[in-house]
Amino acid sequence: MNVQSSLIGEAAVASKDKRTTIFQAALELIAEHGFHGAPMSLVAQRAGVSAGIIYHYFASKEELIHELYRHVEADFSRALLIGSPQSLPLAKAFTQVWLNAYRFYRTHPQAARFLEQYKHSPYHQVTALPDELLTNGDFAFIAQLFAADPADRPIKDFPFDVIYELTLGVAARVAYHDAANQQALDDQLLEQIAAACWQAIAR
Amino acid sequence: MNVQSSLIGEAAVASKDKRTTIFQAALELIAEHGFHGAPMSLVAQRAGVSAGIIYHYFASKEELIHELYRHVEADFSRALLIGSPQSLPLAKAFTQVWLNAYRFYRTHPQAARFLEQYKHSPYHQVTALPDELLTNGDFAFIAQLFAADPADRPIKDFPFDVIYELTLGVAARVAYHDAANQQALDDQLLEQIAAACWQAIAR
Amino acid sequence: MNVQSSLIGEAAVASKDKRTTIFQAALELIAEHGFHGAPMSLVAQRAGVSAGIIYHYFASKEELIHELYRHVEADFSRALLIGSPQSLPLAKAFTQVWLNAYRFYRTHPQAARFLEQYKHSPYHQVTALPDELLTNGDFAFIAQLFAADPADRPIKDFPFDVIYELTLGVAARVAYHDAANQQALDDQLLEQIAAACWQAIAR
Amino acid sequence: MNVQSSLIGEAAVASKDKRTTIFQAALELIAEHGFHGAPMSLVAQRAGVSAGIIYHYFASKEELIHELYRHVEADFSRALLIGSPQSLPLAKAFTQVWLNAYRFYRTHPQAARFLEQYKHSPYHQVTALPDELLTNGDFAFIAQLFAADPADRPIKDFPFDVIYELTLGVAARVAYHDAANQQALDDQLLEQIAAACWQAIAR
DNA sequence: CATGAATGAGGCTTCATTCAT
DNA sequence: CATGAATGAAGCCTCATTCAT
Repeated sequence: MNVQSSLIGEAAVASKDKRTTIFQAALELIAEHGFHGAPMSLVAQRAGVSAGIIYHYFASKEELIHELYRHVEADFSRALLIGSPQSLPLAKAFTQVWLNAYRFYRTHPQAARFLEQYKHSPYHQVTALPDELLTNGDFAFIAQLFAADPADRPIKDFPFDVIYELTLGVAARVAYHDAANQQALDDQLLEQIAAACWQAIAR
Repeated sequence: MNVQSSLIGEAAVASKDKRTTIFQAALELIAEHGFHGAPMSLVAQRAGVSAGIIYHYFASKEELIHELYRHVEADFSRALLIGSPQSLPLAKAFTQVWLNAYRFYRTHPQAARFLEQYKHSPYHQVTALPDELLTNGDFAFIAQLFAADPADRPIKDFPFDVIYELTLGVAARVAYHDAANQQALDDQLLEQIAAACWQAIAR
Repeated sequence: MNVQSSLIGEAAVASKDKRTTIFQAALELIAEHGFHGAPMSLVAQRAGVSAGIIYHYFASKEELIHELYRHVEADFSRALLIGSPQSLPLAKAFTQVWLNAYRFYRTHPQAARFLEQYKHSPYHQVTALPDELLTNGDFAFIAQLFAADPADRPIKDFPFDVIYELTLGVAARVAYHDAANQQALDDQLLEQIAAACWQAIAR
Repeated sequence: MNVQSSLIGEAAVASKDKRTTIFQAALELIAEHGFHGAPMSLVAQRAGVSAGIIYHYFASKEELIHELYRHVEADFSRALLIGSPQSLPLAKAFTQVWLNAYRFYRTHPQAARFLEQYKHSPYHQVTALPDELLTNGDFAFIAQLFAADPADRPIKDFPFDVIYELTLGVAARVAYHDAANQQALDDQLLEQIAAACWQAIAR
């Protein structure tokens, strides 16, 4: 799995793709000061480019934000696959993915803040992206949980949203709080929480 | 329990407290269009007052938003006590509170959208209010769950944040999605989800 | 000479004339923060009255300022007559009036600041009051200096404005600076400066 | 001596530095209508620029005013050196500088009104610039008057402020009045007044 | 591709003044 | 006389976006 192209957690290098540099600057500013506190001029300044050039890469501020969201979401999705859960037995795969989710949010607090901010803002209404976890081929091992006849699933017959909130949603939110409070839970506790989530959805 | 004084879900009556009218207008606009899409002039217009008078009641837009948050949070806290869970056995109390949380978010989508937006915005960093559930006397029946020696608790020894996200957090988020998708889960399913949450935290 | 009605240098007493209380509040605020920094609401607050009542006494803020000017100017004029210079020989009278001017400005810095601010502001253009020193009967001893045939005057044949600036103007301005710098010149030096002014205009 | 770069008294030329154009517009409006009567929108309009661009050159209205003051003060200082008083004998130099001061104020009434308005406003308190006449190298011929042992000075041992008010202060104020009254004193009278000032300070 | 000065609509806030109580 | 809530025009400033260079 390739994470080279990810902007997150890597210092913005001048020689790098200018789009990426702009993404990074926008991410930082929005995460820290909100959409309102991230004027295009500041984004440009922090990215080390002129204000005008941003409009060469993005049609508008709104577009920049939407694309940044897709970019960060893709990073997140990719991070979920760390450790190749596709090839693990179900229970282990679950724990692996859950920990991946937690760790991504915990070690990328700016991405986490941005994602949550975006999802709860009016920006989100507009686009309504299809759910990555159910459409991306890499997540077939997850999608098939829901494809089977409800009676045969290893998990409860809850709507997808509910399953999500009981599992990765919890991982993300706990990590979000931990990042905000600058604390980190130890691995043992994390695995216990992951197990609790599994208990919640396991049939 | 008296919820008469709550602004949420009640039509703004002209004769009512002007502060409340302004709160209502701000809530609607922010829920629907975000902080940025709720200029003070529009808030005033929708509240049926002049722009200037808002500053008689609130020092600034920021202050208005902070106070609105406290106001809505108080509504939420009050709603959690519907059905007097304080006087129920633990398991029943849990379900009652969980359903209260779900229903508040589900039937007050504007409050829900506002709360989530606020909590994930830079506004939230500033104030860091003490947690209502652990400080308000009405919630003593919850707080005592955490006061006991971890080994004696009926719930797992997880940090408060984790317990919260596994329970009321899930209720709120599921309701949030349901409201967004204009769908409602039936009571039987809701109780199953509440039970799943209880499974997750029960020792 | 009666200085009882002067607002300057006396604490604003509640029982006193409300007009005077308002004058005092306006004087303080304008002296310290300028016209722009003295909103009517603040004037009212400092005077301990309601904002509305000011309009019972003054038609507008502009009117209040103009009347305050006349009020303070009258105080200044009255102060010039301390020590009854009318009944002194010319040279002594000159020194006395000069010192009176200096002392008024030096001991009433708020009045001084207000007067200078007013005189150099656009407010001043509007009214163009007749010069107190040439029309008020008490200053006949000064006016007659200019009434005589130029050749017979004890002072040079300069326009009134020039004479004023060479004498009381200097006193006022030096006092203004001294007040700003929180310094005071000793009496001996003051008399030397007064003498220098006299030298400048004496024939 | 070069006064080409001075903005005062020259028509604002479109091609000129935009800062200068803005200065000119602000000077006119403030001189005529006061700080309060010179809204940024009007300044922009008169300067023929958009309102926003002013903030590209000046951080705020306050900053614009402070910088305008420094600008006009510099013009004034430069004007004092017309006729190279540095190279004249003391008495002649005095008259020359005195006349320069008078003429600057008399022929630049807007600059004069602005300077006096600024000096007597709360704006002035903030900055307290060092005195140009004592620090600028071009005025060494003046500064040295005060450097010598008081007993050896050709002028009386008065504080600098006092000397200033007895001389250039008088020139400025007389010119200020003359401009307001739209009158001009003839050269002979001006020299007599300058001489009177010299008499006042000469030992 | 790149710059950054320039635009101008629009946002937040203030404040002189009015008026119902 | 007195209050102070209410109005709304107007002021300062920001910022997404454009465009000449």
